[in-house]
Amino acid sequence: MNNIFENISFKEVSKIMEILNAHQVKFPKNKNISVSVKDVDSICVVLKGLVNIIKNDEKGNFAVVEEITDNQVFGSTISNIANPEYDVITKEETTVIILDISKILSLDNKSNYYSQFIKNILNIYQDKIKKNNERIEVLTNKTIRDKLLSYFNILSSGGTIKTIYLPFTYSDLANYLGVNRSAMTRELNNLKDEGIIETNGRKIKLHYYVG
Amino acid sequence: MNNIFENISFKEVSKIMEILNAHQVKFPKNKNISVSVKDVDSICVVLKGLVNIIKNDEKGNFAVVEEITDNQVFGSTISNIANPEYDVITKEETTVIILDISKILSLDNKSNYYSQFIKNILNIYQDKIKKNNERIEVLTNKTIRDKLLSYFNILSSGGTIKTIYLPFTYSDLANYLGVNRSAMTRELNNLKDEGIIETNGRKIKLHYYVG
DNA sequence: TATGTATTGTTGCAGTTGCAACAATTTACA
DNA sequence: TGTAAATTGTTGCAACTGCAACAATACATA
Repeated sequence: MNNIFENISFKEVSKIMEILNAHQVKFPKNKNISVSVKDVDSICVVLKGLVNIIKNDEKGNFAVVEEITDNQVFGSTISNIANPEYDVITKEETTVIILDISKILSLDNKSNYYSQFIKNILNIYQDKIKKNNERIEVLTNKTIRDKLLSYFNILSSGGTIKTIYLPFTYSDLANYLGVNRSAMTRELNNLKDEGIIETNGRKIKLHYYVG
Repeated sequence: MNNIFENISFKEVSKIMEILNAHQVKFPKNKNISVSVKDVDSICVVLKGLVNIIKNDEKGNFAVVEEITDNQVFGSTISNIANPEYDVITKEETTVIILDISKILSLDNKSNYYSQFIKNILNIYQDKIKKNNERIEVLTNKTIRDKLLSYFNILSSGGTIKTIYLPFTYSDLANYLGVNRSAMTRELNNLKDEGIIETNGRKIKLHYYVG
């Protein structure tokens, strides 16, 4: 769902691509694609794959600021990636569409595909805003414990589901939460010892009532 | 800038309002407007004023998850506000436009105003994404000191400007950073003692080179 | 399947932070 | 203008967390 070309015919896709000065590029895994995507007016939509936006500091540490996967969006228009301390790295083989969103007014608004394309873009943007809001909510918690539980709540979509599956590694989870990995492991162990959760690899059972 | 009706005539605005089932409402200060804005498909654009989205927990604590001001957007489509543990509170007298974004496909895409309206909505969304990304970047820092410096960097828009003005109170800053207020004050004092910053009310001089 | 690579587990310690409680100051508005 | 409310300042203490360092597994791929 929320594919950028959802319900648009192949022929119309070509037309849109041309007008928005768009190109589709496939990058290999673990490639720094910063230079390819930092055009001022462009946005990039990941068709398939996984991209991380990394911020490096002067001490050599780094933080994963964004993780972008299928049908999600990134780009200079909405991120800081034009700044040299940021890197954009593929974590899998990744296909990206790069397009000049400022040209959207050049599309023929009398055509049939136009409304649908707009709708698709709006959906992608809304999805991005929602995911960002979720992450902000998680990050706003003051302790690692509360960050974890808040994140688990969101994963269990609010209350009924009692078993969740982490969508990424525990290392990545620590990055997502903005905490030290080993401190997070320690806190997960506390939660287990207190019988609040039960883990089996990336499967986590929640033994508490949420919401 | 980025006004939702930028470059659209009064007459056309009326038409858009009608088709998107939109209404403009003015709320007084400090009013809980949750019930007015939690319609499933609606988005709300703040024309003028200030709205906070608050998350309450079972212990009676709360966190400011979002702050929405002029020409910014919120709503069930992109936030968690339909959930009962959230409150939407005006912090000033606030005028909001509530519209059903899912009806956007019903607009006459052959009209003149259509492209412009789309452009305006996209700009508002992009701005929201950008601001969210900035906050996430700040929140990802592990220490209060790094959160503060990261935030100051963003406020100084990257390096040349050396004096910044906080756009809100220090209490609100602590909320924005997701840290304890008195711990933040302590860290600000450390930064002052070390000559890294100098403060005068909400005016802050940065005595270090950024970027 | 073997082997290098990535992830996870664990721990001590020092430094950081949340919390509570209260005083001082500023701001809002009746 | 006077008074209540909000914001800011300050501190001790307990708890939490980052960090470093290393061991143990799990995973990927030649």
